[in-house]
Amino acid sequence: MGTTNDTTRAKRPTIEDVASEAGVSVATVSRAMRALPNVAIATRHHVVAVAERLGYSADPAASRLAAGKTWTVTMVIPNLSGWYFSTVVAGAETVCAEAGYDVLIVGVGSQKDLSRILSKQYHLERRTDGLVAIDVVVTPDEAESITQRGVALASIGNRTAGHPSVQIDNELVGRLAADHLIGLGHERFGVIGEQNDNPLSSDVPSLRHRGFVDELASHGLVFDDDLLARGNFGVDGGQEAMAALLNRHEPPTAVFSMSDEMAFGAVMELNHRGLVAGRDVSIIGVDDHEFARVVDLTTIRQSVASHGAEAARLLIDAMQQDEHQIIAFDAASAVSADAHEIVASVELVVRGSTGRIGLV
Amino acid sequence: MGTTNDTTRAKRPTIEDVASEAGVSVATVSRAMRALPNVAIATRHHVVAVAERLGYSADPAASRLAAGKTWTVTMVIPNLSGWYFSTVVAGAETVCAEAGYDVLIVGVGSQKDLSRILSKQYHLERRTDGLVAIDVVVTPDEAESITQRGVALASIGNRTAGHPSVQIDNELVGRLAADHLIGLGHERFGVIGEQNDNPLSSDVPSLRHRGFVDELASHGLVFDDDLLARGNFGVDGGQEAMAALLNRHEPPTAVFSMSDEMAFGAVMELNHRGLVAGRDVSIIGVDDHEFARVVDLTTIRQSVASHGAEAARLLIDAMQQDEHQIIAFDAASAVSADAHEIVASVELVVRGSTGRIGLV
DNA sequence: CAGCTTTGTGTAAGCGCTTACACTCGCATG
DNA sequence: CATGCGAGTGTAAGCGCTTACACAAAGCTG
Repeated sequence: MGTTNDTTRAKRPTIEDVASEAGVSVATVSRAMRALPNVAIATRHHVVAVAERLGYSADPAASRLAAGKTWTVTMVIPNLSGWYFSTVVAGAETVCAEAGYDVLIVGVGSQKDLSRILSKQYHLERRTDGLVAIDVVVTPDEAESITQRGVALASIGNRTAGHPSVQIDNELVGRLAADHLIGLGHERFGVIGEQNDNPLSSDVPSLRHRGFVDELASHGLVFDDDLLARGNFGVDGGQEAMAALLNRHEPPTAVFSMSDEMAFGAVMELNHRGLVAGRDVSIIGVDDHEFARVVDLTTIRQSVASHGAEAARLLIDAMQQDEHQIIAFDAASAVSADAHEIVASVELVVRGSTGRIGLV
Repeated sequence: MGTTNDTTRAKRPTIEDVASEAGVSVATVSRAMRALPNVAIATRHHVVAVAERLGYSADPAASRLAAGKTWTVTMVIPNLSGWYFSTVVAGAETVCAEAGYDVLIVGVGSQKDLSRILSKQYHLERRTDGLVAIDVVVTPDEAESITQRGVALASIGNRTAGHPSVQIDNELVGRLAADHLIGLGHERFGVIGEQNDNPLSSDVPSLRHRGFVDELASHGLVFDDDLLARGNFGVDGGQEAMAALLNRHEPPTAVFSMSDEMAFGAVMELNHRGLVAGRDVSIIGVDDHEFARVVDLTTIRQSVASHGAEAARLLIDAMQQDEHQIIAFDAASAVSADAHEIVASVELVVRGSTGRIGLV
């Protein structure tokens, strides 16, 4: 029995409620709510007003099913708790939310995770309209499969051919670092880089390294390969790498750390040994991490949050273009060819962790 | 007029394809795929095998519409780029993903954002099965509205009456800090706390403060209210607050900073003035932030990532209970009364930023 | 062995939207 | 003034699932 049930969940108004209340058909409501053309302005105003009064808005699940568009963007993230990633995501989330997209996050700890996400089983195209891949390598095959399924893609930190991306000039980063240290009179350099055993990682480390070495070369200096130390990304890795460098016969007087986080570890190691960064050994990082100031770390700044925001913007543009494309059948011009690839600027920030050699 | 269109997106198999291929009805496929009872084991195996072969899985939009369950968890976050928040989210995301839930994030910079999310217009209940509120105050009214709409809620860092939550004993935090500093012989204390102008923020700061003061009192010591300095959360705020404290007639010899991030700023300020933390002034923070080690900061540790994971777990349990509840109509016992409220442990981590008074 | 459960399966009615197509005007066209 | 056309609206067929209900077959009961 129980025709009357107190604990019944409040019934939300449906499009039909609005239609009958407004005295129009559901089709008109649907059109009016989305501001489609071919609805008289007066009608639209009226429908919207009624909808507002009733507290109506379209059920996302229903419109997704009917229209195929999910109004969702998915961020693919190797390590959400890292400063870099969370900052990027924060930047992107704001833009997406403003544009009316929900933001889904999915952590990919390994290549396996990534392929699971991209697999057909996951129904990617039914879940999301676009993907933001943050510091993840998407193979051409994967990219092709993504496109094929009608999902847009934008990358941050890596480029994916034919898709929009935001990245920095990593060779330039290396060159800037080298230049700064050379200018301070250093001649014996160490490099702290990320271990290459991360299958998700790209060639960013090698690009930075190359830029660094090239710049040395152009100043007639040689990089001693023995002074390349690798560690896991993060403070620990940096610390260990620095320890390794300091244990060499002839330790470097200046060290280029490929990330601020690793540089922090390097500075720690210095301190543990009673050495002072900027006096005994110069250290330069990359990122301008939120805490670089705290540690007084010289670094190459990139504005991570805006990378996220820009990538989101590019992605949203791409998704809108996809929609138009369906209509504009004559837009034969290679659409993906004009994929925007933004190379964001970087900037040297000099602080106390680098200093002129022989200051002591 | 192409009957054959090469660029047609690959057609995904539907439940009907699987049904006919497997020689059963769609209902059976639906049941088999979800491992519902009342399906012969042999049938289930067969259907699953066929589905796998065809690369089929249920379209999320369609099942959401039909079943009402979204398999989505939404994380409500004031500031995603902060270490605390991103760490919590990372912990929760893992658990949610394992349980088969998509994770949506929504940033709430203000109370207004929050109410927009919770408003009926947003169709919360059609978007998500559960909410994880991270360091956000959810009013009883809001909580009621959430429940009413069939959405589960779990809080982190604050409790919401009648809903599961994970938090720490903030008074205990204050007492531990006081205890440690008292043990080192200090008698003149400063406190660095968060500004109270954040409408989203809770009474966490005042609890920590109270615990601190109480502990002093129980040792016969009085807290001088003049030595409470507030700043915005973060490094800057901590730095400014520390500056304010040091500019007093009689600066404190020991400072309790309510977060590590603020403590970092405090340490910076000390360094700028040529002072050394742990020698000239002792500083203790809260969190055991990833970089507390780098700065050699004494702190009260909380394991933030596991807070996220536990909250996710509680939320998922609650959501499953909700489902059963629909069936078990006789489960009249107050369900929300047994809402788990986890009080997670904290732990003093002694490092170099605190030291015995008069060491100099 | 009639009668009643159980167990396993199928049929079909939604879920709440979007959109192709049909239709009705009012108005410019020849 | 017949004709055509575009603007505005309505009708109804899906979108791809879930699930109430019906039903057949098989296993119990006394």
